[in-house]
Amino acid sequence: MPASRKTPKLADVARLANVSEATVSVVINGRVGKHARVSETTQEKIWQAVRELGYVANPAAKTLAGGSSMILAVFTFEPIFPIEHRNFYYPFLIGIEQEARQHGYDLLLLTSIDNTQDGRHIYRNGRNRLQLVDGAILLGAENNKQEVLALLEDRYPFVFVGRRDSPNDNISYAAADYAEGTAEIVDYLFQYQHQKIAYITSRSPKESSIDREIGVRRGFERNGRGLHNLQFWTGSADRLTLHDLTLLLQQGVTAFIAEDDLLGNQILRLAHGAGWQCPRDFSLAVLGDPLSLVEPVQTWTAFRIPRHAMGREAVRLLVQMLGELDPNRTAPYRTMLPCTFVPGTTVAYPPVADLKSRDA
Amino acid sequence: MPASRKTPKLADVARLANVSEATVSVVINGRVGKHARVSETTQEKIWQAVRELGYVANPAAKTLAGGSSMILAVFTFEPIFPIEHRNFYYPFLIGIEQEARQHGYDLLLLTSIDNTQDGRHIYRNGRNRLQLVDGAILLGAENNKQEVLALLEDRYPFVFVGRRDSPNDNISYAAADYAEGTAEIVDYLFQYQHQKIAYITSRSPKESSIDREIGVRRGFERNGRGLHNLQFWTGSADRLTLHDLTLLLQQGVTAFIAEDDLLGNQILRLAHGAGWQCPRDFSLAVLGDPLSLVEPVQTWTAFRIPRHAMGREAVRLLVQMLGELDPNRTAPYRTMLPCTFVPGTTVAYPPVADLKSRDA
DNA sequence: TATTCTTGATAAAGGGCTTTATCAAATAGA
DNA sequence: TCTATTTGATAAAGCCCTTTATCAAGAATA
Repeated sequence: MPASRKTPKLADVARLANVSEATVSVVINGRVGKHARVSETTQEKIWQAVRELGYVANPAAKTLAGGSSMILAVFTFEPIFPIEHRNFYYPFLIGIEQEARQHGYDLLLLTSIDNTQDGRHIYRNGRNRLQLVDGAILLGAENNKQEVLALLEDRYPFVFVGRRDSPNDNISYAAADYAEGTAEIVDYLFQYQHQKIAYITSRSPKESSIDREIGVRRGFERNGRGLHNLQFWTGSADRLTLHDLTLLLQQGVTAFIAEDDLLGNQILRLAHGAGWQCPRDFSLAVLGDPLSLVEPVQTWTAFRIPRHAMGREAVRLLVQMLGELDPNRTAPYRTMLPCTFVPGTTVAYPPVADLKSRDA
Repeated sequence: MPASRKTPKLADVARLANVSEATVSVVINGRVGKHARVSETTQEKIWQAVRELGYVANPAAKTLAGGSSMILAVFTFEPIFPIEHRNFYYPFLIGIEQEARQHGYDLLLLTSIDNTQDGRHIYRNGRNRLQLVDGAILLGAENNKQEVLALLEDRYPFVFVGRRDSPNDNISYAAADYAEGTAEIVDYLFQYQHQKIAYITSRSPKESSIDREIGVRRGFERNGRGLHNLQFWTGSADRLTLHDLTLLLQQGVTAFIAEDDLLGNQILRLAHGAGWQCPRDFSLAVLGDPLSLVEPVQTWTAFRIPRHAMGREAVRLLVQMLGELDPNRTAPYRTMLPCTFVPGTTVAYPPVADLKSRDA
């Protein structure tokens, strides 16, 4: 920052106030009584000088010297940074931004896009992009386990948005309770007299997928239904065929649970092609908010992911972590937020034929 | 960043490669031949060491020592940071983000929200938030002239999104040509046989408002119409009454040009209350994209602001500025982007009665 | 062979801040 | 009155990197 009239520095304040730089630093950072003792009089003199010069600390220097930069990084492993309408990750960001601002933090947006060949993400162009900030919020599904573990080992302060497993189970996160949200969907289907249910899932190794499957099973268990009433179909949306659906229906399935809206939409599309209507001919529930940008035709019976709250909570946890006195604490910071059930219009009682056949 | 295995630093690389820190710095930053000469052999040795240690430069130190941080700040004077659906400023951000990433820059989001009482914005909590970054993109209408001038004087590199006046006319910007966009709207209204037109404007001192008025006048001039055919109504949307509109219509006005959609919507609301229909009873055009979050009932006859392109262009200009060799250049960096005319559905030929009265 | 360029590399001086260890003076305790 | 403690403040080292000025050695020129 080339300046005509040079920006005042700590030394200038010290000179004007007739004290040492150390004292100024202590006072300005509210470390009086911790690093050193400073009389009221001196403190007032210093603030006076600060005001007079319009002194502003250089954040780079602060950071370098081990102070805080009052900046949090938001790191997303998604290929496209969610600054995009209707993007699934967008509401998280809003929450993150709001909470960060409330705590006086600015946000450094980092994306994992990387045109170097080394495949590292957090590190880019030979520069650790996190060294500049006080801590990081990690967001997105495609996480690079290796890098995250490296951060953990470095005791770098970060919080995930969404549950994340790790060998020592020591990752901090603000997560949504997908399992319970899912179980409630199952409850609902049972209330609507569905007996046989098919779970259409990608069965990816991601935590979000694992939790949903846990929820499905939990739903069956707590309603006292045997797992023989639960059919699985595993694969990605483009692999799902009408034949698959027909087969499931023939086995007595009257309701589908789709892991996400991509699968849900595919079910709907196939069914529509065959002249079936939802929820007249079959019921359908979706586990969570839409990932796709397609405006849904019907309102899914689904649960809402508290994305906004998750973003806020993640920042809250991070700030708490940064303010924590004990540098030896190993316990992760965590919050589990509930999902909200949405009745929607895609679930109804099974077709009479099915009810009859059940009674028979 | 407390680390178990300390992050390697420049000195470590130097030691491993058996050269001085200075040499490493020169090589890593591609300053060979500029600051010093280094043989191919040595360079290779250094890169080897860098790879082996996984060295990553500390951005804070780089910044402090006068290097570049590869971070751009996005500063908005708006009270709410545009991370929000359907926000007027949102598309700008998308463009900014895309272009920044293309150039390898990360983004620091700064907002003008300020809970200290001193009323300063770029400076907050006794910390100049811009000292950390290489340059800044300024966005938003409520700019603080004083601060911007201070930046200019400091020769701090920044680019505005949108045209900005300054005493020496030396502010860099990527702007949209509102004047021409507006003039085209006027052309269009004349094509539709409107004779008397009312311009409903806030007449704020903002550049965007000034340019639109210039455009209105230009439209009249280049169509050879006298300004006595141009009526003005000045004020904010909540001050506009049905009486005002009636008066204008009585004076022979058949088309309104609203400076923004807030005014446009108010016109529509009032008219609707009186049983008038648009464009049957009167025509209406709006100068630019909607500021409000209200979904419009009709598609305005309007022009589109190339918000996305403006964002990108602003970053392009900033990057260019940063790469500029000549530190003494005083000429601002500027681009003027065209707006796109949108026919919409709110303009038609004037009511027959009016055409007749004109002929009479 | 003596002199001038080049080439290749370095020492050292910052850049602006934080923090630890240290100290003098003032106060309290005996 | 003399020592022990508390109070108020500082010197100096360090954070990690960039850049300028300087230099030794080898190559080219005379």
